Amino acid sequence: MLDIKLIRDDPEVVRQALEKRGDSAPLDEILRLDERWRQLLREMETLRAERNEVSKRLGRMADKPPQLIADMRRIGERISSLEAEIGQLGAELEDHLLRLPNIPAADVPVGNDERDNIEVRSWGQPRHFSFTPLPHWELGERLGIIDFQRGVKLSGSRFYILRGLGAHLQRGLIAFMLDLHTNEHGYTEIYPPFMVKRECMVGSSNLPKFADNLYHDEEDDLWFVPTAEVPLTNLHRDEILPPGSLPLHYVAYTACFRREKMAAGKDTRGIKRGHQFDKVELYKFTEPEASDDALDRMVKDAEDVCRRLDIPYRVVQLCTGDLGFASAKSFDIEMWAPGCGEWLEVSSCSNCSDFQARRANSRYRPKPQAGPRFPHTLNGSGLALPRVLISVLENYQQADGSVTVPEPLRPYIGTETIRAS
RNA sequence: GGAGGGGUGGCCGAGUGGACGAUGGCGGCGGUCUUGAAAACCGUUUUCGCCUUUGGCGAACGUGGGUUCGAAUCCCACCCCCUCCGCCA
Repeated sequence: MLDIKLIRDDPEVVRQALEKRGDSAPLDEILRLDERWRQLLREMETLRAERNEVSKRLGRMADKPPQLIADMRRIGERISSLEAEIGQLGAELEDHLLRLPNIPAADVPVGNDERDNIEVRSWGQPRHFSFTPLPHWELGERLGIIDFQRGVKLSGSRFYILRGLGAHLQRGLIAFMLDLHTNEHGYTEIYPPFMVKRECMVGSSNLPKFADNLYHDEEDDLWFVPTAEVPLTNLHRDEILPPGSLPLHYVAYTACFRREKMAAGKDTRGIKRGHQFDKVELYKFTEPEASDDALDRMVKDAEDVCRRLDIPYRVVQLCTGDLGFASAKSFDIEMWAPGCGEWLEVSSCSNCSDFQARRANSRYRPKPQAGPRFPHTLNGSGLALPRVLISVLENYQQADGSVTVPEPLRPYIGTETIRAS
């Protein structure tokens, strides 16, 4: 959420930010609502002050003048009706504010869509194959480790089943990444709920605007997390972190649930885009001044996974038009998948500045006695599982149809080779 | 899910209609004393919003409604925690 004071004082900044994103919002309507809201608030508070003053006097009087009480009753009625109107305006205003995206950082390249993103670096050489590398859906079926048909039988399209060493490989990858980030990169592991309350979704900014991509339990109003970013953003909601708390570095494994109802038929082949997938997520709370460096560090932590697995990748900076709703600045990491011939997005690392912290009302105290401030929050995949699984299978496939297990995963899998069973 | 008890400031804990943003204690911060520290003593210590901003006013005692000139205090609903019972990985 943006600071209403910024919109009041400098609406032009917000207007330009929206334009750079290729987005729009009813800023004039917001300003009008805000003006009216404040006007009524002033009126109501004046009346309340009067009532408080008179009530105090009445309390001290032995004989309470009926005329005064009658006057106060009328003021009370006026206050009630103002309260109702202010509440209504406030709710409208808040709804608008919650639908306003974050302002892109000054150094984000301006552009319309993913075609304007900028590759900032790449690592590794695509492997040369003496045969035609297979896409993972063929590899997976031949090896008996991915079962598409039964996945669909159980849950419908965009669901699959991992079997035997396929399931084991995914589990090993999760453990490998968690160990790497906790032992070597200084993150604290969190195991959060996979279902959260509505206000958590508002805090992370999935609600109110993106409800149609979420699974929702009607009976208890619980929402299935589309990413661990949601519970992690809300870990310190309504808290004021004491001096010296920052930075906080968290890593969490969760399953992720997304409706993906747009683009039915797109990316349906294989396991690239499902309704349920696993992900290891990195998350940071930092002081505002430190968030830029923290983002670079986070991208490197995610890259480290690719390097250790020895899979070629590239890092892409998102242009203003391709930035996520909450993000001020983002980098994607894409792994090369030679079987399907694609760069697969395995991570998206974002600096959300104080956007989510304000929504979740997470604050910190810079020094003892100092007033509270909003920290910056950052999130990034470290990494998203099904796509890393794809890359491992496709990059490590052999001429005989087997797949070699990458060196660092062997302790987790207990075997060097995956063969058809 | 059933029965009973309870939710007050960073923590403990008073307060059952009016001077209570809230006694007291602990913790924190500042000071006096001391070579230094401890003890003792003194002071200070929530957050948000609005405004004509060295200041003024409003709001918040789990949450939301209600009664009242006036609610931490009375009424209603809901949520959460504790104890016992039931169920269960």
